[in-house]
Amino acid sequence: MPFTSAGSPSRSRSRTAAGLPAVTAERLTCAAMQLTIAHGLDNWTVRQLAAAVDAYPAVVYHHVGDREAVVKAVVEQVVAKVPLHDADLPWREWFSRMLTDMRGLFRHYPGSARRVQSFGLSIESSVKFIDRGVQILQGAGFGAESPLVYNVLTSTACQFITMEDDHDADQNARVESAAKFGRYQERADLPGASAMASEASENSEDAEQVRRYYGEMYDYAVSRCLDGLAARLTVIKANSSVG
Amino acid sequence: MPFTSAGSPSRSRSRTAAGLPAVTAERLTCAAMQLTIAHGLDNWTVRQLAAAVDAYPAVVYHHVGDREAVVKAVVEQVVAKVPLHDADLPWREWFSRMLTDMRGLFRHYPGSARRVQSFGLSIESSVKFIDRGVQILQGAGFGAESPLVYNVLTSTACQFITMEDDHDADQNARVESAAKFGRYQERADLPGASAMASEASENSEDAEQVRRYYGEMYDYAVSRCLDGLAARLTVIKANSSVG
DNA sequence: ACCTGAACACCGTTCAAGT
DNA sequence: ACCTGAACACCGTTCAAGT
Repeated sequence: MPFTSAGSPSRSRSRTAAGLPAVTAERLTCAAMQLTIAHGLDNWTVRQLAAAVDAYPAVVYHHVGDREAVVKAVVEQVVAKVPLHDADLPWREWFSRMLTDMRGLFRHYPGSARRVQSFGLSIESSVKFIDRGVQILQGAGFGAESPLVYNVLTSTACQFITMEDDHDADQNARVESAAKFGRYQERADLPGASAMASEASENSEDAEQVRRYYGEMYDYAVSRCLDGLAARLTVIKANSSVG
Repeated sequence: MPFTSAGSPSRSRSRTAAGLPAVTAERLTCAAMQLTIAHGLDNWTVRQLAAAVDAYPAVVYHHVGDREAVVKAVVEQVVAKVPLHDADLPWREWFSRMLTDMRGLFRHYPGSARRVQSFGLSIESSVKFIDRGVQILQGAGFGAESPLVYNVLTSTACQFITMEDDHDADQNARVESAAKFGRYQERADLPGASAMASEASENSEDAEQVRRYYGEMYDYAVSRCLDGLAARLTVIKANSSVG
């Protein structure tokens, strides 16, 4: 039962009588975003969300819909926070900036990167990014491959962000796993596994180190993806000048 | 209560008296793999698994452990099925083959790609791939970057497979989403979004088309990643010959 | 229209008791 | 050691009833 946390322990059955603000979709979405920052998009319950606005679970369904609808509303708001950069930046620079911004934001709302990827086109706030991004790629010479290139870039980014989210979701499992794999460091008969184990153990010493390693990995992956696309672009241009 | 599906509706309290084979960890893991093929790793319950071997839920805990332990056992088996290619293949060819094999296999056990990525080093069956893969990258000249390169390649592959898994998890949502976004096709004021919408609508006509599109996207993403790494390799080699 | 309060049909997990 | 049968503490969701 709600209303117990308030200073005046009202026993009234109505919110207004208890001096509580009316529940709205906006207030619920906002509370859901706070819960997401604290626990991640997959780790709060409808009951927690209701309690956060001093209401019963059923009011969530009345104002927003089922859990999935709330999640979608949160993702919509998170994507809307990403800055839209200048259309006349070079394609590489434009995407490099967007993907860096995405990491900063999505990491603040754990689980959102995964949803952005799986909801895909149905997120209204992402239309402006799709539109400008695809236009920039077309302008750069990617032609008919532009939508595909856009998808590959954003998907790659979202995956590595999701990896980080998953990481700190069960940190206990990680520590144990790193310790277990750590024994491969001394296996001279498995030099490849040994090299991997050393890298893993070096980069799991403390939380700060782990964070830095994931950041490096993100930048490396995004850079290689951009390099590969740049190489592809020269092939496309060579073909079109021939044909 | 189990034992009701058998031909002889035994009311005995013991499995042996009912003529049922003893429950073992192997039988449970095997049943879990079948359930995973049918419903995906996240869409079966411990109770379903128990029922599949005509047992009570508690016996799962007795023989394997909690749900997560069963999932880990399944992933271990799935990874073990991936063929390990020849160590003297060129690095690009070796990874290209492995990642193609991974897609074929992991897609057959929906949800496994996501776990492979998040379990990371703690999967014993993947040690042999890590060892050989890292050695091949070292041999190719990637030096100290080899473990990172291995991670970037396998992570990229697992992500795109996870994307496909997520896709057919809620196909209804996809069809609706594609239809909704389809309206952007006629938006001449948003040429980039329009191009993306056309691509999406073309490739969501039927299940076969969708499957093919995801396959193309996978190959494209993996190829660009490999291209980007090849470009990086020439930079590393140039630096080392200078230093 | 908005909220209450309880219920429904699940879940993963635990545990004393049986054999 | 292995299995039974029931229970515990949750979940998301629904719904008649109140105001």
